[in-house]
Amino acid sequence: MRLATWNVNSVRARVDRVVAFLERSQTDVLAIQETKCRDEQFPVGAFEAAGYEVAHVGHSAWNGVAIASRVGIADVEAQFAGQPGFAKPAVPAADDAPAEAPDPEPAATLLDVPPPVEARALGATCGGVRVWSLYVPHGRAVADPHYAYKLAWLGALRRAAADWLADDAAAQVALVGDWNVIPLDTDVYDPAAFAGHTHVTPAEREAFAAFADAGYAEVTREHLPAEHTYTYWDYQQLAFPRNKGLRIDFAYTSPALRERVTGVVIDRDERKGKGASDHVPVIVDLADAATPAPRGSRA
DNA sequence: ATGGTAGAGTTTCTA
Repeated sequence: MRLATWNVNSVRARVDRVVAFLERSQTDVLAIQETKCRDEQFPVGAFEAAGYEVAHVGHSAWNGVAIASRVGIADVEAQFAGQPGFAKPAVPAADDAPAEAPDPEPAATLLDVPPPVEARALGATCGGVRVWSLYVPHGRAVADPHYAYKLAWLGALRRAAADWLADDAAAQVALVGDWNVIPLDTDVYDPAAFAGHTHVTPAEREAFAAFADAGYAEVTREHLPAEHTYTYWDYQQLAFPRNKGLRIDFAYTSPALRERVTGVVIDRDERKGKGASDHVPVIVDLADAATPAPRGSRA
């Protein structure tokens, strides 16, 4: 089975390119990020015409994650257990009197309404694999509330992922997508350019590495360990021709699924030409699920 | 020359 992940940066702007990729690469299951559309806007017809079923969650022109599969799609979940929402911080009026003590009992409505969960995670079982299409929050800036949200989001995902393994140590789970973390200095064209920015802080790198502590293996680096192997190039300043990229798209797998990985391909050619996404597909090839060997058949 | 790209709810936001 061929499993891939791709931040497409608008599925409507790139539907022809995405379907062409599916057919050319013979991908069975594609996790898609940044669809940038609501559910009713998703161009599902083009996928169905190519033989793929689609599950999607999208609330607006931002975020949006999907899974397209030609090996079945079942038990769809539009968020993981404990997935945090993002609450816009209250903006005090410019003439707020600082002398006044804060209200010890804020309006009940503010406490009763949980922050909205964004369309950043979609789970579905495809061909026997529990696939999660993930679009980790960007963080924007270290001092921005979105940065704390990013760390909380990664922590919550790790706890959920650990629970899945605790429930079933043999589970076939793939956590794939745009992680918005640069795990190593060799995953960025120039570490100095990111000093003081998000994606490279110790807290983000620890939050990313914690998935390994939870029992998952990041298989794209296992199979493609070369330094400066990028999956994203900014649209600006000729970043792609100058190969000023980032490695931020990854695939963590459970132990049972890791055993099935036979290879990984980063489809760098998809960054070329007019109408490319700023990310390229990351492809994980899986051997057929092992069948129990007859007793005593092998050492 | 303080920009530069792309997509979307385009009189501005997000990345």
